[in-house]
Amino acid sequence: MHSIGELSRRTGVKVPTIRFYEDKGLLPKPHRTAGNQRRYDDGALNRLQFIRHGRDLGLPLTDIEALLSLEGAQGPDLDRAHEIAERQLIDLRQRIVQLRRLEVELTRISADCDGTHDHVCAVLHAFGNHNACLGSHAAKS
Amino acid sequence: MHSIGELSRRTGVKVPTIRFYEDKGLLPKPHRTAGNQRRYDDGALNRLQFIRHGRDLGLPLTDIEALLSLEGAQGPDLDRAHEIAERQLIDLRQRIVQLRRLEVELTRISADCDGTHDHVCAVLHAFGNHNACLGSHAAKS
DNA sequence: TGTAATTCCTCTAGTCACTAGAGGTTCAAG
DNA sequence: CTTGAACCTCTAGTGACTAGAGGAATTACA
Repeated sequence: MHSIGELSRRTGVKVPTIRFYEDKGLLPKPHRTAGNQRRYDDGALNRLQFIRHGRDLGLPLTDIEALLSLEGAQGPDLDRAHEIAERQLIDLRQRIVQLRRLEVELTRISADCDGTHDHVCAVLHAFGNHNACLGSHAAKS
Repeated sequence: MHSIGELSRRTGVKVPTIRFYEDKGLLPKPHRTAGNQRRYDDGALNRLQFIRHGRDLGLPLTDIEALLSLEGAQGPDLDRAHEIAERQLIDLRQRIVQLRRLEVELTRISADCDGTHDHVCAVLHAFGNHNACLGSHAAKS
């Protein structure tokens, strides 16, 4: 049986966050001591590790909840787990592409103004002038 | 003079978001018609474009506000603008590295389970087992 | 000029995933 | 048995919006 602090130390999830997950129903309500403190078994530890891992991978809590509900699932239900993982992967790749475009632009903006300060600063100018973008990010939902 | 809807169409910033920016002090309070509707001049349009651009680049509103306050700045004040751009660039690069690591792992997780469904699904398994991570993301603040 | 559709107004509350703080109780070590 | 760390509940705040209610103004067209 572990205290909430021990769970926190073992998983890297902060104490208030563990309570938050309990509130949200992602973690089952644990046993309590006579003095009303939470005591967790190893099952809870695993479950929390699962949540942590999913969060690290960028999954929203709703997806994690869905995956959690598939524990021990067989056959077609497993497809849902795949679907979540695949969807997440697609998202991730898009985010990377997007960020790399922005990196190019930020680099340009920053470099344009190194050295002399005589002219209007490129940073301020570039931010104001959307047309000057190299990678066009003008059309975004 | 432009209505709020026109501003929205021209910048791609949603109408409620424009009002939100006004509330936050990022956009000055515009003139109003006799019927209390907002009317913007081209200055506001430019300013909103600046904000939009900054947001697209991932800047938080506080940074954008700082940049906005540097409009027309000279000499050393410009360094602050650079500093913001550079800091943002560093952040951005870290995020990209992080995401690429996760991409590797998600790809692995997803691929491990394609085909047969006889075994315990790799997605569920992998999420539960942090130790199996290739790119270690165990230590995160 | 009338009317109908569209756009606009303010306001409150909700989203996501936490985080911070107040004010108080329980536990473990010495 | 005392002290200090860890725990408890609860409320409110964060960032950057988004949604919806309920109503007023504007615009287009007949």
